[in-house]
Amino acid sequence: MSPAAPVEPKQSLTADAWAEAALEMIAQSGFDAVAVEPLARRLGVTKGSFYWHFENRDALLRAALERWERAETDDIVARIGPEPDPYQRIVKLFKAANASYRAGRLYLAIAAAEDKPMVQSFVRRVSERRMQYLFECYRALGFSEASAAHWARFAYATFMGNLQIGRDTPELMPTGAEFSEYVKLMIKVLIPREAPPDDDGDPPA
Amino acid sequence: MSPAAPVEPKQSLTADAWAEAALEMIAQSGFDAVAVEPLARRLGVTKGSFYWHFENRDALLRAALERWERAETDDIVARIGPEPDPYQRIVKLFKAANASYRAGRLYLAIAAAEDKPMVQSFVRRVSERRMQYLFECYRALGFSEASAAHWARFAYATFMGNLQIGRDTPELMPTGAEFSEYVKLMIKVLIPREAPPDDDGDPPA
DNA sequence: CTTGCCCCATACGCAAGCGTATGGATAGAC
DNA sequence: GTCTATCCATACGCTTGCGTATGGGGCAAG
Repeated sequence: MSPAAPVEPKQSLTADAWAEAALEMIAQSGFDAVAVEPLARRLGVTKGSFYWHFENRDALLRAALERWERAETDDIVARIGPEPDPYQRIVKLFKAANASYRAGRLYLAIAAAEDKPMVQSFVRRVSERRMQYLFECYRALGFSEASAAHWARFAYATFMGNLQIGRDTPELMPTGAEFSEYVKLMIKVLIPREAPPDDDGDPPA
Repeated sequence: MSPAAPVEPKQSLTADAWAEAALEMIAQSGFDAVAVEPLARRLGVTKGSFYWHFENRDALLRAALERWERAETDDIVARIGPEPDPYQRIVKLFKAANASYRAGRLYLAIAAAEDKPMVQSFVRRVSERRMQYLFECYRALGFSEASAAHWARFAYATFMGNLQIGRDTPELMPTGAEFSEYVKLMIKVLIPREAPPDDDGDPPA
């Protein structure tokens, strides 16, 4: 009931500040929790401010989703862009995935609202882009197209599942050294350096 | 806007019918979409009926979650209960996980509402139970405690991630023979029959 | 100092949903 | 046939949030 600490309204608000606040709300309380008046209270202003910056609630959600997509796209290159070795690219991607807790919550919360048509396209683009990146990594490792697609999907599913576990049952996700072991195991299994013997993943070299 | 086809109100409604309708709504439109009056319209009755069967909206959600937990618990034993081979237990679990589309949507939708304190405990129990089951499977395969915990988490994460992918980007999830190949790959990788060489998963025998 | 623009507060009408109060209908008990 | 319990409809007040209308304060230009 107590509306936390309303931030200082110091300067004039920007549309980006509203979008960022919307993303924060999504990460905390889910997509449907994004409401104009509660957000205004959080920002220390009233609706009057909001409806000057935005046409309506949908416009805010669109802006927030665009901001999110941009941030996600920037991250995927900024964090592991200048890495030539495809193996290390996957490793870095894996560690980055478990690094930002907020980013994970954001994805899960936004993806959970995929029934809204507007959300769907954003989630699709972000997911496809990430899996495409993984696909190219496996291709660079020498995997065939079909095999790389399977392994990319596999690895991405594991990313997503770890996010889910970390959110829903954090006590089942280890910390410290044990977590490092866990990550090492997944990396070792999900990035086969030697050729699988027969029917599956193609021999890289 | 058109409220679909209101079902025939034929007989008297039961509390279970309301709970089931709530679960259906959760699977379709998310946890927050469970509202008394829309549900009543769907069932071809009015609020008067609801508030005879339930104290309030929270009671309905609680009943729905209990029904869900019970169904999930029944499934995990009913589908793969009488299977002696732990390897085949994991295989069956894997295939069952990708079998029921609705069950997957339900889990994701409920888990996405983990900010509500009531939901959290249900999701935790269901998740812990499933991972515990996997843990015991890996133990039965000869894995050490630490190793089985890692592999169980790994496998469960992959389950969850595949659910997520199937919901968010279904076009990236193959069908038919290619899907079978994909499942076969994951099973092969996630259930190592031979001992990993050195530092990780313990030799089963 | 006045003018204009940017940013926001206030006040209003409207819709949806929760919970309550109360009455009606139906069916079995007797 | 009356009575009672079960199940539901109707009507009401209340709250929350959306969107609009309108005005006001601050600030720079002139």
